[in-house]
Order: sequence, then structure tokens, then C-alpha cells
Amino acid sequence: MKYDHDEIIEKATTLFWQRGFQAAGMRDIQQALDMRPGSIYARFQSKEGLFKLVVEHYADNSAKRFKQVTEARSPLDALYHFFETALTGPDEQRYMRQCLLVKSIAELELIGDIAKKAVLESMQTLKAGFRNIIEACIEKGELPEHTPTSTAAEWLQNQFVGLRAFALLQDDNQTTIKMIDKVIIDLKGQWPQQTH
Amino acid sequence: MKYDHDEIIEKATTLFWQRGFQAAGMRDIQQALDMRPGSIYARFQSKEGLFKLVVEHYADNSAKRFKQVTEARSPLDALYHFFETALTGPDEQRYMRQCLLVKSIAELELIGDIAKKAVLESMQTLKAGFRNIIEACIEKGELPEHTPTSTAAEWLQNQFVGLRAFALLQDDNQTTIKMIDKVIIDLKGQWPQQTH
DNA sequence: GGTTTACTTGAACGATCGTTCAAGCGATAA
DNA sequence: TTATCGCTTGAACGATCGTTCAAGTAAACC
Repeated sequence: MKYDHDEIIEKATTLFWQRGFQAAGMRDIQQALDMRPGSIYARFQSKEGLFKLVVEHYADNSAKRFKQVTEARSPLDALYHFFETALTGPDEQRYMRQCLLVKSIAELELIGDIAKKAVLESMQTLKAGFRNIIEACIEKGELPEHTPTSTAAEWLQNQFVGLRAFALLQDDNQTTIKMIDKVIIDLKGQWPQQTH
Repeated sequence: MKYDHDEIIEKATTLFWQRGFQAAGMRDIQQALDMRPGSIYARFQSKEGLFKLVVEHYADNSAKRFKQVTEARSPLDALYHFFETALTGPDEQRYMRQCLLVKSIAELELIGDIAKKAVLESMQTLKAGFRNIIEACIEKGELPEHTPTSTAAEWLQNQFVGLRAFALLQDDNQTTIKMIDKVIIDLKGQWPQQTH
């Protein structure tokens, strides 16, 4: 094995994150990984197979960062920090503001079934991560007991999706931070009643 | 002129909305419009030229619907209704849950400069529309006077973006409606302070 | 030492991409 | 009648797409 596996996946992640699945051509991939087509296909079966590994690697990484938030002394502060770092990175890493998974959802129909499944499953993992964060906040008394965990988790993920699309177009970090502040305010706020 | 112009644009809109700019191939377009390549290029210069017209047509339509919300007796109720119809349409029109503009932003770098400009300008139009709605709500006394108009408008657009991505993956309309309820609650809620 | 296995190379494949163009059609203007 | 114009057709173009494959290499196993 000439090339290190993790290194390859990370390089591929950067490329797919920047360009998306469809726009990242095999020639781009060959150049980014410094590998010839035959090597790539021998190891990953197809472009889609490589992408599947990238998605899973990305989801694993995200899950780890979520766990850190959950285990922080103040999960709510850690959550704030998590949003801040994810959404206001330096300009040369602007592509990272967009969640790779959310970006992939936008082109879900162009991706094959195998990688598609990996994307959707990873989204479920993230959702569970958000739920854990909510529960940790409640446990530490940073959110009221009566917070509807499941709804709040979906809501939080939703905010994250929206904010990432927002931050991608936003030049002024101050505005983005204002939006994060609002998320924290609303997280502590009222929730819709069950009945209608 | 054999084919009606508006009809063509609407058919093209449906196609681009469903498939996106990149994935809608010229052969798809030819089939959807029942036109031969020469005709299309004679009228629209290029695939991008057609897409530009589609985006502008879409933005015009959206602006009209925004105006209706603004001029409603209760803008806040109308806003709720607007969200509801946009996000919980029937399954065969599921593609409509995603905003064509937001979808286009996800593949902004694959689109040529001319259409790209049209997309970004249309986003600005929508933002102004959201601002008008906020102002109408304040004027009718449905939102507090001290609501920070500009921030709230950006926030509202942000919620819309997030919700559209959310609703696209969501099968249960009840969950989506709960999220809309939350938007209305938070819209009336607190806002982050200027100072930090 | 021989065989297998995992991986490598790079030319080449067929399919599809957006686009072009010569040629034709029908309405309008001179 | 002739010229011009906007719009039409459909075959064909060059470029690029993801992928394949014969051939080679180096380490691992028998």
C-alpha cells in the first residue's frame, strides 16, 4: 500500500467538500489524491465508493465533536462555541461553513444509491447527536426540564442547516454571531403545544 | 414564434426546479420543452441564458407572493400560511418545497457568471421581501415596535432556508408545522443585544 | 523459488455533455 | 417578386465524463 489510507480520505474530503460530488470529476480526484484511475478503482470500486467513505469519515468526525460538546462542563456554552467555529472560519476555509452532508442532500438525486444511503444515515447520526446535546443541557440545568427533547433536537439541526447556508453567503461575521445568539435565546424560549 | 414564451419558461422552471441546473441536461431540456437544440440556442443563447430567465421568472413570482403577504389584513397570519403552503405541499410536488434559489446556491460554482449574478440578485430581492413583511407586521401591531427590522428579516429568511431543506427530508407534515409554529413564537420573542 | 495478493500505471473506451451549423420554413416589409 | 427576419430542424462536433483493462511491481504466504 503506497499511500496512507487516512490521508487519502482526508484529501478526498477536502475536494468533495469544496466542489460537491457531481462537480468533482475523476480527473480532479486523480490530481488531488495523486493517484491514477486504476489505483482509485482498485481500492474504492468507483467514485461513489470513495464518496461513501468520505461521508462516513466526515460523520464520524462530526459525531466526535458532538460528543465533546455533550461532555463539556457547560454544554450550552460548548454548543455556542461549536456553532461559532463552524460558521465563522477564515475565508480560505469558507467551504467548510457548509456542512458536507447538507451540501450532499442538495444533489442527492445525482448520487448513487449506496452513497445516498450513507448520507441519509449520517444525517440521522447527526440528529441523534443534537438530541444528546439537548439532553446534556437539561441534565446540567442549562435548559428547562420541560423542553421537548425530540422537537428541540430537530429544531436545532434545522437551525444549523439554515445557518450554514446563511454563513456561506455572509461576509460579516458579526451578523452570523447575532444569529447564533438568537438560536441560544430561542432554545431557552417557548415551544409549540402538542394540540392544535 | 411557434411556441408560447411563458409556457416555455414555466416548463423549464419545473425541470430546473426538479433536477437543478447541472443535472438538467440539454437533452432533458429539449424533451421538456419539445424543442430542438437549434431553436433553444437561437432564443436563449445557451443553457445558462435559459436558466437566467427561469431564475428571474421565479423571483418575480416569489416577489408577488411576498407582496400579497405584506398587504394581507393580518400579515403574520398570511406569513404563517405562506410557510405552510410552501413547505407541506403534496408529495408529487415535493420538489417545490426546496426554494429554487437556495437549491441554485448549492451549485453556484457550477453555474456561469451571468446566471450566478441573477441568482444572487434574486436572493437580495427575497431578503427585501422578508423585510417588508416584518415591517408590515410591526405596522399592524402584530410584532413589537422594538423588533430589529433588518436582523429579523435576515433571521426570517434564514429560517425559511433551513425549513425548506428540513421539509424536503420530512415525511410528517405535523412535524414541519410544529417548526413553523416555533418560527412564529421566536419571531415575537427576544432579540440579541447590539453590544457584546 | 514460486504463487498469490494488493496495489500501481496510463492509454483507451463508450457515453454523454453543451454547443454549432447548414439548411429550411413562414411571416413581414419593400 | 424578392429580401429579410425570427425561428425551426437534426445531424454532427469536440470536449469531458466515469470507467476499464492489460501489464507491471512489491510484499506476503506457501
